[in-house]
Amino acid sequence: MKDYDFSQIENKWQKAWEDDKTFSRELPDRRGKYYVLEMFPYPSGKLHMGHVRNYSIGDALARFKRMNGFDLMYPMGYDALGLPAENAAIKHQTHPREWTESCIATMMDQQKALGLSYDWSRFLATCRPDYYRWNQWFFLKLLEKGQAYRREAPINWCGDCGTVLANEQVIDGCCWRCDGPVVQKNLEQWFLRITDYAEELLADIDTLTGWPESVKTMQRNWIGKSHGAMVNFRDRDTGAPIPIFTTRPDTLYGVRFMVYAPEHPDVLKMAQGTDREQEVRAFVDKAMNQDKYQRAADDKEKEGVFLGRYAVNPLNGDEVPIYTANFVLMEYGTGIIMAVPAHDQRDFEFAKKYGIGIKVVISPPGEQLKESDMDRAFVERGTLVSSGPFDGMDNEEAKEKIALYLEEQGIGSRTVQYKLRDWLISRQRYWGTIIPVIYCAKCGIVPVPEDQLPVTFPDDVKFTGQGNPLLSSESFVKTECPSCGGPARRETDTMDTFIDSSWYYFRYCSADYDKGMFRREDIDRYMPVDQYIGGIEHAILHLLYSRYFTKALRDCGLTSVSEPFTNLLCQGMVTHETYKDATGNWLYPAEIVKKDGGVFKLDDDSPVSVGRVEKMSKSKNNVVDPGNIIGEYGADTARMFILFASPPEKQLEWTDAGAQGAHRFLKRVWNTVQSVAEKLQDTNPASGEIDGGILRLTHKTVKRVTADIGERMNFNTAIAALMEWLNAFTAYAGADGADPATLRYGAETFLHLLLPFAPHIAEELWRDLGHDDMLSLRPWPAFDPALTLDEEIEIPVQVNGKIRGKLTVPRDAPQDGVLAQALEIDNVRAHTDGKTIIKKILVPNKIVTIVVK
RNA sequence: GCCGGAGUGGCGGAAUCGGCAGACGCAGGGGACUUAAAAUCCCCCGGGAGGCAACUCCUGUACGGGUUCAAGUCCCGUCUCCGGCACCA
Repeated sequence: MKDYDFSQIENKWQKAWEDDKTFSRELPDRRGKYYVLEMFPYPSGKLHMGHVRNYSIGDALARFKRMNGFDLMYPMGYDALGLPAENAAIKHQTHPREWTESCIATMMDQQKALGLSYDWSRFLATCRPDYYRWNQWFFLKLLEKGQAYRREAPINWCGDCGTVLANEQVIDGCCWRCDGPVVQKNLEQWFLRITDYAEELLADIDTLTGWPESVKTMQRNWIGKSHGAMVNFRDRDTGAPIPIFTTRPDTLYGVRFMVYAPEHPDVLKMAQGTDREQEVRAFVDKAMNQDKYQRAADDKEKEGVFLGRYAVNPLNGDEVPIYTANFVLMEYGTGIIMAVPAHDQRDFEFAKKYGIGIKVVISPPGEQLKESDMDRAFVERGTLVSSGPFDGMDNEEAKEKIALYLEEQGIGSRTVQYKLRDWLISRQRYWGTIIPVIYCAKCGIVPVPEDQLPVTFPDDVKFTGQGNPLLSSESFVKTECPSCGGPARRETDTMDTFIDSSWYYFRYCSADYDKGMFRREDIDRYMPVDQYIGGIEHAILHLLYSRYFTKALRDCGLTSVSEPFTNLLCQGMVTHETYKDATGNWLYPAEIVKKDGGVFKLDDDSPVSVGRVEKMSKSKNNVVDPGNIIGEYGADTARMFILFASPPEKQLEWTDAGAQGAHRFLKRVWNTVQSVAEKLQDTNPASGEIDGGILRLTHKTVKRVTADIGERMNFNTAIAALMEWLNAFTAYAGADGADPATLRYGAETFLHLLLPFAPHIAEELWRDLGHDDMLSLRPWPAFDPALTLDEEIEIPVQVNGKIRGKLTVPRDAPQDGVLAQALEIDNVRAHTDGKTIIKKILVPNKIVTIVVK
């Protein structure tokens, strides 16, 4: 018998699929489309286990759908613009393009070594002009529609690097790269008006029935809709309007002070000329220089200063002092709040600290709350007091009533606020899509004419790590105004790379098209994505931006799709035990050995301490390299283990023993099918009736595997079913008198079911059974429901809820007979004799229950 | 604090609609083959009690209650863990 030479087999079939164009061919007789998509990777040059898990899940589903006759879309590409390439350029003095392209090449090789059935003819890389050209084109469309705009906004600025930083790139108020101070700065930046879509993005979450609850909740929280009222307070002395947003109009009679965000442009103006001016200026300066993250820290003490001015409450004429304080955010609402210390914990703390009075306007029903007794704000439901005409009203009702009254009086209006901000897309970086506009002293902001797209990367730039490299290219920056022909300057900001990933799944549908972003008919054919698979870390960013882009594309008349991803699967992390040697150094799994119930270092046998199971990460060295695993066990084993060990959305702990278990299974498959192939050589063609036991087991297995992949995406139970089948079949095949027709039927059906998980070995064994077509393109086996049911059924018999015996009866046997038989069982008798039977229950083909007293 | 998810053998997990808890695999134990080892194959494997034994009984799905002939599954309450958000007025 041949050995299971996985390495030779896997190379052979990967090449065969490529030569045959097995997965990029148009297939006949399809029954509808299915689009499987994995989140495209950033080409770092090295595949990790998280990728392998992602692709193993997607490929198993894709192969299943292909065999089930679907017009399958299953593409792969690269999210190839971004900072790492630029940092590599600075470090190694290479061009980001070279670094990225070489990473793409190695990454693709590693993906091909996994035997994934992508249609590589749809390949895309976002760093290539044929892709980012359409980013630019669409940006201009958005600009035309007012969806893209430029405004001044506060951002994180690192003076040493001369660039903006994302919030997550600011660590303890310092730049993550140069450790220099980061300051808040107002800069002109490009934004996309995603807030225009806040309501639709929120409402449509309800239509995403195929998404995990957790992701939908995170998106809802992020959009952060709240109902409330705008109320117009006034400055007592100048009469200037002081608009505020509140969700608690029911507490309006309890307002004791007002607070402005320190960044609010009116703060300094208001303090001007009062005796507070110096104090206010000092406070604002301090607040402005503080890192936003620090200022919002949990344990941060509330601090503020009185502006020396007063506001008038439009509802009851109360005059209250105006403060500025660190806990009020400029970005939310109007940047000004009304403060009700009796009924808001933050306001309560602030009032206590600065000796401001408290006024109760809501009391628990039937009680009178006293200010002097309060040690915290009262925020529960209650009844209004000291609120003029609204006294005695339930506070929930008063929210609506008071808001209506404000509208009647023209001093406020009911309104809705969102936490969602417009999307800041400007980046002072090189390796991103260049924003296609030109600045002309005479004409202002002028879009680059469509026929001049794409605006490509200039190559005469220096990567110094200081500032935006694009600024160093004079040939790029200096240009002519497309409108008046005069001297002009190109935009040097590039787009956030999340733009690239917000529409790539549309592009796959028309990857070769050069007249537009995509062809309408291709989108109509394949969109939306039926199953999207990726990590939970994109729950907000990528998935929200993509939903926004999809709606924006629709509103530009380019598609009729409203939601991009029908079903979303968020795979769990890949984890591994951690190891430390005696001196506390992290060890790689490859550096240790487990023996005699202990764990030791491979090179010197010194003891190793085993730490927690944690997400695979370079910092703890607990990483297993997919390349090594494929070398040692093969891609089929790696895929098999990953899918078997855990359901896809749960955490997966990589264990070497588990991988060996998966490998053992494949070897058993190999040995069993090879022995069948040998037997069939002598006795072919097989004829005659198929063994009833194997026939029923096989139909049952087809049914289970079909549902486990197609309906539940529980690959682990599908594989368990295959293992059970193999255990039974191996026993049958090894016994005397195994029938050739049964052997052929069983082995051939099984290989179809195995293929989505372990495609190489399945193809090879299919060949060895004497076939010369591609198993990958064969139809999925059907099952006969009648044959998935056993003829005889074992039924447990309970007395008072405890099992006292079992009964083997034909399926659908008459109920009376079954009950009579059940009562005859010795052990059942032992528990019923001398007692009164008060109830007999028979669930057909399931269980018999007798209740006695 | 708020929101979401989860707690089942030594371990990963299964039980899909309220109907035999622990499928399948890993680890462990025993046996076969072998000069020996590896590989492979077979058997056992939640806890406790009784029996020579086939077997029988009790107990068990985080904890406390409840509904039901029957609960891992449904309801009420509690605890723990994981993830997200968090001064959003």
